[in-house]
Amino acid sequence: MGRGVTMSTVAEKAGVSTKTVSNVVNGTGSYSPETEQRVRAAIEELGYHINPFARGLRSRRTDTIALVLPNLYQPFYAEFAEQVIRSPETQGLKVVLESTRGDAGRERAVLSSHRELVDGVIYVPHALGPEQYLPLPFARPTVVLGERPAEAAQLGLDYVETADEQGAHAVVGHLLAQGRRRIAVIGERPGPWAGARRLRGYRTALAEAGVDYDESLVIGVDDADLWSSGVAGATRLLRTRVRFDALFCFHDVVAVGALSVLARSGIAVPDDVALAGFDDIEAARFASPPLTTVDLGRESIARTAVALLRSRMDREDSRELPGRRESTGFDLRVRASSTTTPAPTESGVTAR
Amino acid sequence: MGRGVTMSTVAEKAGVSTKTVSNVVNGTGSYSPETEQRVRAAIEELGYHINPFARGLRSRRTDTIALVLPNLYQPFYAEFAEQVIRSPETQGLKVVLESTRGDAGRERAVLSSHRELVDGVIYVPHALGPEQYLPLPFARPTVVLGERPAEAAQLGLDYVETADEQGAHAVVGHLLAQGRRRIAVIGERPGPWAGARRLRGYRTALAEAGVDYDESLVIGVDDADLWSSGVAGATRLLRTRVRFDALFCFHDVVAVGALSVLARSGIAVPDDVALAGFDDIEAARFASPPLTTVDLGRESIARTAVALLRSRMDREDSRELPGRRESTGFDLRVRASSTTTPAPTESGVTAR
DNA sequence: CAGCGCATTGACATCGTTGAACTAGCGGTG
DNA sequence: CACCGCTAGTTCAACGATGTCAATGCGCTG
Repeated sequence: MGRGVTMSTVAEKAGVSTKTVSNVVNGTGSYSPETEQRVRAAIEELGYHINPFARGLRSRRTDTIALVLPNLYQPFYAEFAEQVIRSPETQGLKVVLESTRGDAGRERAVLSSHRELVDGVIYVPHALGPEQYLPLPFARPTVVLGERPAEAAQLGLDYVETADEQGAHAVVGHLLAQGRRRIAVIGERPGPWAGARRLRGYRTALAEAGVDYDESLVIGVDDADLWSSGVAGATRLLRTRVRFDALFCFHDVVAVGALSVLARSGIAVPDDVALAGFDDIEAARFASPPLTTVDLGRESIARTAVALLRSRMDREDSRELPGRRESTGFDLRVRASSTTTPAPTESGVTAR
Repeated sequence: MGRGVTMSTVAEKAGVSTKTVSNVVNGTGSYSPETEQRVRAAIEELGYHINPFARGLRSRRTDTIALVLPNLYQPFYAEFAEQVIRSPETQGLKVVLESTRGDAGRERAVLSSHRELVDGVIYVPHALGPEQYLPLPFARPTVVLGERPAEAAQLGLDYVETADEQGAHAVVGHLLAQGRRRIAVIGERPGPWAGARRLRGYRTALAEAGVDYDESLVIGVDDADLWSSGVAGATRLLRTRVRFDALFCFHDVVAVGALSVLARSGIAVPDDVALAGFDDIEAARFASPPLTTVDLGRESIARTAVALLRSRMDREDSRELPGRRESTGFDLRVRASSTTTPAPTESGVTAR
C-alpha cells in the first residue's frame, strides 16, 4: 500500500509513459479521456501519492505558504490562522505556521529563511516596523497585513489594509453617542503598529465631536495585546485618579484584563464606565458583561491575503508586478458593556 | 545572493567535492578541521541554503513534523500549538499545522495524507475514537495525546497520557473541601475523549468523599469545548431547577460561557456557586472572578511529545519498537471563583 | 619494507518528477 | 499530393542532494 509506488509504477500499470501520468495528475499537456481514465484507475488502485519532494525539486512549486505571526497565544492571531487554513482560497495549499514570539530577531530570521521552502508568505508584522522589514530580501511573493508604506509599492509587496482607524473611529463614535465624554484608552504603543491607527481613529472621532484630546486619558503599554497589559493599564489608570466614563482598549484581551480590575475595584460596567475592546475574539462575546468591540473580519482578511498571494504565485513575472493594496471593512459589535439602555442582544453596524 | 547557489557552487569555491560539503553540512562522514573551515566560509560567503526538496527526495528526511489538532479557535489548542513550536526539542524542525475542524472525515483524511511529507506526527484526536483511528495506516512515527488503548502498543504508537482524571479528581476534591456537596458538571460527551477521563476523576472524588453521584447534575454537551456550550449547558442546568452549590466545567471556555449565564441570572460566584474549569487558558486567570482550574502542563506535554517523536525519527528500525507511554502531571490552580474565604492570590497544588 | 587499517576525500549513480524537444498520425488545404 | 497544424503521446535530461563504493595517503606493525 503506497510503499514505493511511483509514477513509473502507475505508468506501467496504465500502459503509458510517466510523463503522461504526470500530465494527468497536473492537468498539463494533452491526453485522451480514455487515457485519463486508465491512469486515474491505476492511481486509485495502487494508492499512489505524488512525491512532493521530487515535484518541488523539479518544478519549484511547493504548494505551501508560510504564515508568519507573532504568536498563537493571542486569540486574534490564532483565530486568524485558523481562517487562513480554512479559507477556500487555501484549498490545495499547505500552511506552515511560523511564530516569531514577538521578537524582532526571530521575526527577521524567519522572514529571511523563507527562500526556497514556500511559494508565498503572509506576514503579520509585530516587532519590526516597515523601515526594518522592507530592506529584507523577500524571495517569495509576500502579503503584509497592516498599513502600506509608500516604498512598499515598488518592492512588489502586497498589502491587506485593515480598517483599524475606521473601526476605532466607529467605536469611539458609539461611545460618544452614548453620552460619554471622558474616554480613556489603553493600548497605545509608539510606532507603526495597529495601535497607532486605532489611536488615530480615536482622535478624529473626538475631534469631530468637539471633544478635546486629553493625554492623561491615554495609557501606553509595552505589550499591546496581553491580558496582563489590561490589568496593568487599568491599574495605572485608576491610580492616576483621572476621571473617565468610558474605556476603550485596543484589544479585547486587554479589555478583558481591564474588566477584571474594574470589577475588583467596584466600578460598574457599563453604568460607571462604558467598556469597549477591539478584535471581536470569541471571549468578548462571553465576557460579563459582553464586550462591545470591532470585528475586522478575520475571514475576509484571510481570504483576501491568500487570494493576493495566489495571484502572484501562479505567474512567472510576479516579481515585476507592483505591490497592490486591498482594504477590508469592519463590523462594530455593540454589546452590553457599553450600553446603559437595555442593550439589544447583538447589534451590528457594518462598514464597507 | 542565494540565487542558484547549490552545493556545487560551494564545493567549487571551497575546492572540494559536493559530497564533502554535504558531509560538513550534515556532520556525516569525516573531514579535517581545515576543510570544514573552508567549506563553512564558502557557505557563509555565498549565503548558501540547502535545498530541502533535493535533500528530502534523496534522503527521505524532511525535518518537519505535523501537528494534527481539531482547531486553533480553542485557546487550549492554540496555546499547545505554540508550545510545540517553541519547545527546545523542536529546534531544527519545522512544524506544519493541520486543523481538522473537529470533523471526523477531515481528521481521517489528514491522518492518511501524511505519507511522505513529514518525519513524524503529533496527533490530538477529537472526532475519532481509538477504534476509528487505530486502523488507519500510520506511515510515520506518531505520538497521540490522550489515553492509550491496549491495542496501541503493538501498533508502535506512542502516547502522552495527560492527567485528566487526576486533575479532575483534584478539582473536585478541592470543591468538596470547600464544603460543596452538590457539584454539577458540564462537558460530558459520550466516548473515549478527555471528558470521559475527567468525569471519571469527578466520580472517584465524589465516591471517596461519600457523596452520591447524581445524574441530574451531569450536563452533556455536543461540542465539549466551545463557549457557547457553556452558555447552553448552564442555561439547561438552571432550567432543570436542580439545586447545586458548585459547577465544574470540563473546559475553561465552557466555564467562561457558564459564568456569563450565572452572572446574568444573578447567581454569585463563588458565594452561591463555586465555579471551576479545566485547561488553565490565559483567559481563566483574567475572568471575573478568576477561575479555579487545572493546568495539564502544555509545555511539558509538548516537550514530551516532541521528544518521543524525535527518538523514533532518528532511527531506522522505529517501526519495530513497541509503542511507549509517557504520563504528564498537573497543577491545580485555586483562584477566587471557588473560594469563599478570601482567596490567596494564586495557590498551586502540584502533582507528579 | 610489505602489508594493514584508518582517516579523508572524490566519482558516480540515483531519488521521483517535470520541462523541452520530438515523433506519429490524422484531417484539411491550396 | 506535398505540406501544415493539431492532438496525443514519448524520450531524455535535469533539478540538488546523498548513499555507495573506491581511491589516496599516512602511520604502524611484524
